[in-house]
Amino acid sequence: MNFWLFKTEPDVFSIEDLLACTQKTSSWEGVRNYQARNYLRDSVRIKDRVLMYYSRNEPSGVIGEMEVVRSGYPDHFAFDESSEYFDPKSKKESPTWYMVDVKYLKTLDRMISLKEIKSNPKLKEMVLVKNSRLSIQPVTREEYKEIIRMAGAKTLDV
DNA sequence: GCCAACGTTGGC
DNA sequence: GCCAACGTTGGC
Repeated sequence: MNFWLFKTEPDVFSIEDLLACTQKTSSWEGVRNYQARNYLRDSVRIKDRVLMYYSRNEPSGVIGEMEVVRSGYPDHFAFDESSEYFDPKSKKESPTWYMVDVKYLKTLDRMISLKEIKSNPKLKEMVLVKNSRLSIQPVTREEYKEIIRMAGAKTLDV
């Protein structure tokens, strides 16, 4: 099992939006960065655990947990001219962009802010701290558990 | 809303 | 293949 952090702007897609989806499951479309695409296409697998992170939020931080329920497949929004994620460079026969499906697991008892993450020495190697731009990023098991612990969870199931 | 940091594009 | 110009992300 691998661990990840996915960024979203809550104005665009929030954890409440995910909860409102059928089976609390949604595609995670619109990633338009090659490094993030490579993770989605090649490395994100079913059963992987994902921290949902709110960017451009007050405060920014980790809001909840998700589980991957479908591994990488072509992001068909890139083919749809009416979509904000349309990309004429991506062709159906050789898709440029990929997405996965995620399912809601839980909302943290309290949000773990970026400020707290930055001030925790155990988290100083996180990609989030080192490269703030990447929207799909790997997290170690230890980092994942530390953030869940900071939110006050008494037991950890990972 | 500003703007630094980063990523992409395209002329040469 | 370099790199200037441009576009985007995201913290603040």
